[in-house]
Amino acid sequence: LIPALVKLDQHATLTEADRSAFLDLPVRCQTFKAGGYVARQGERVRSVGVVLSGFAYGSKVTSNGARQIISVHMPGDLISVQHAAFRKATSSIQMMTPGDVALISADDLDALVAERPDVQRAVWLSTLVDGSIASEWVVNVGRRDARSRIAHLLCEFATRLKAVRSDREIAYEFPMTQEQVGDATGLTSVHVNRTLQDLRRNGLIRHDNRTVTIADWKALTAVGDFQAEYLKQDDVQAETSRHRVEQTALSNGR
Amino acid sequence: LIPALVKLDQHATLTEADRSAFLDLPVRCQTFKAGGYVARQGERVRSVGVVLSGFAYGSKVTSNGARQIISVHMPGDLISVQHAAFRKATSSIQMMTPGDVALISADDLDALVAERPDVQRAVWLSTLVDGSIASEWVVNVGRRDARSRIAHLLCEFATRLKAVRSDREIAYEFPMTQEQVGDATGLTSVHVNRTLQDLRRNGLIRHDNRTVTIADWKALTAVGDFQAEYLKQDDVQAETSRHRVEQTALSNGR
DNA sequence: CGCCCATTTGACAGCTTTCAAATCGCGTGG
DNA sequence: CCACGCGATTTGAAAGCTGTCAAATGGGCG
Repeated sequence: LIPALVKLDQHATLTEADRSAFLDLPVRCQTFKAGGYVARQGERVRSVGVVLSGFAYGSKVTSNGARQIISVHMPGDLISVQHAAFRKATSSIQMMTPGDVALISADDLDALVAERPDVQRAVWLSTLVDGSIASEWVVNVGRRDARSRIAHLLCEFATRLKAVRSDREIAYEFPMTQEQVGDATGLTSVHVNRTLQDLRRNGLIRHDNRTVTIADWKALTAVGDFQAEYLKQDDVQAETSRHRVEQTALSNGR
Repeated sequence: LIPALVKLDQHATLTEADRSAFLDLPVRCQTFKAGGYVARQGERVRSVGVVLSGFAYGSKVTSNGARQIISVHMPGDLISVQHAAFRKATSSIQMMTPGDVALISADDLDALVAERPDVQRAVWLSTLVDGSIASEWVVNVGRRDARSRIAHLLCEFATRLKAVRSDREIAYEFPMTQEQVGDATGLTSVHVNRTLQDLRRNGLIRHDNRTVTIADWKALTAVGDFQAEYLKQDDVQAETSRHRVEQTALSNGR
C-alpha cells in the first residue's frame, strides 16, 4: 500500500499513527491479466482497490454498444472508492495491462476513516483530484478536435507519470491501444490512427510499440491546450512525503 | 443552509450535534444576477458555497475560445468544494439564473469536518456524487449523438429536480438557454435548436420559454440512454432525513 | 511457423459546424 | 399602452471533421 500512502500523504498531514493504521489495513492482493475486470458495472462492491502495478481504466458502455473510457488509473491510485462508498459499481473497471491490485474491504476502510479524520480527508482529496480530471475530460471530449484531444491525453499521462523534465525529451510507457485512446477521447480507432500519424509527421511525438516520446513538450501542450494545474500534483511536497512514508514503511517492516 | 443539510443527511448518519454544528457555521449570503461569477478560473478560493436559490454552473474555456459547461448546480448543492480544498479555482462558476448563494469559509468548514468525521463523510460523499455525474457527462459528450445527449441532459434534470412521478407528464423549469445546452453537451446552439425541434416533433417533449415538459418519459430515457442509478438519490431516505433536519432547524430557530 | 490482435489505408457517407440573416420574445422607456 | 432594443431562437445552404466499412499489413506470442 506504500505507493498509495505516498499519494495520500500529499493531500493531508498524516501522523505516524495514521500512516501505520493505513498500512495495517488487511489487504487481499490480486493479479489480473490485461482486460481483467476489477469491477463490473451494476455489481455490488465491497472493497476499494489500490493499483500496485500496471494500469487500469474505468468505462461505461452505452445502449448502442459504444464504450467510453472515463478514467485511467496508475500505480498508487485508489480505485473504486466511489463504488465502495455506495456499495455499487456505476462503471466497470478493467486492467489496461497485466498488473496487481490490492483490495481493501470497504467496511475496514470506513472504520478506519471514521476513526481518523486526517486519513479520511486524504482519501477524500484524492477523489477530488479524480473529479478534477474527469471534469477536464468533459472539456476534452466536448470542445476539442481530435488533434487536441489526443495531445491532451498524452500530456496528462506525461504529467501524472511525472515524466516531465524541463528541456529534455519526454518518454514513457504508454499502455493504451489506439482503440482505447479512441474510447477515452470519444473518437474511433481509425481516426486516432490518422491523428497520431499527423502528430508524428509534425514532429510533436514519436511512438514505437508501447512507448511514446514527446519530442516537443511546449508545442504538444499548445496543441492539446494542456495546463497542468488541474492535476495539482505538488512534486516538492511529494518528495518530502515519500521520504516520511518510506520511514514509516521501514519501521513497520513493509 | 437547511437545503444543503437535507442533501448531506442522505449520505451519512448525522447526530443532532452534527446538524446544529453545520447549521451554526458562519455564512455570508450573496445575491447574484444571471451570469454573475461565484468563482473565476485561476483565482484563489477561500470559501465553499451552498446554492440557496437559482441555478449555477461550472465551466472551462479552451484556448480557442470555446466554452464547456462541466456541471450544473441546483438549490441545496454544495459548490466550489473541490476549489476550496485546494484553495484554487480550476474552473469558473457562474449563476445560470439570478439566485442566492451562502458562502462558508473554507477554514471554518475544514475545522468543522476535522472535528466531525460524519459531517466530513457526508460532504465527501456528496462530492463523490458530483464526480459520478461528471463521469456520466464524459460518456454523454464522448459517445452519444446530439439527440441522445440532449435527451440525457433533460432526464438528468428531471431526476435531480425530483420531478419524476410515475405515469404522469413531467414538467419543470429548465433554466438553460439553447446556447448553454450546447456548451453542456459539446454541441453548437444551432444544432441544439434543430435537435430540440426534432425531439418535439417526435412527441417526446414540449417546451415553451423556460419550462420543459417531458411527454413520454420512457421514450426519452430510451433515446437518452438514461439510467438514474448513477445519481443514487435515495428519495425514501431523503424524506426521512428532511423530517429530521427540519426538526433540527426548528430547534435551532432557523 | 502460424494465429490473432493491433495498426494502417482508402473511399465514401453523414452528423455537426459555420456563417449569416431573419424572427421572436420580453423588459424598458417614452 | 406601444415602440424600441437586445438577447434568444430559427432557418438555410454549404463546408468539414469524423465515422463507417472493408481489406491489407504488421507484430508478438505460443
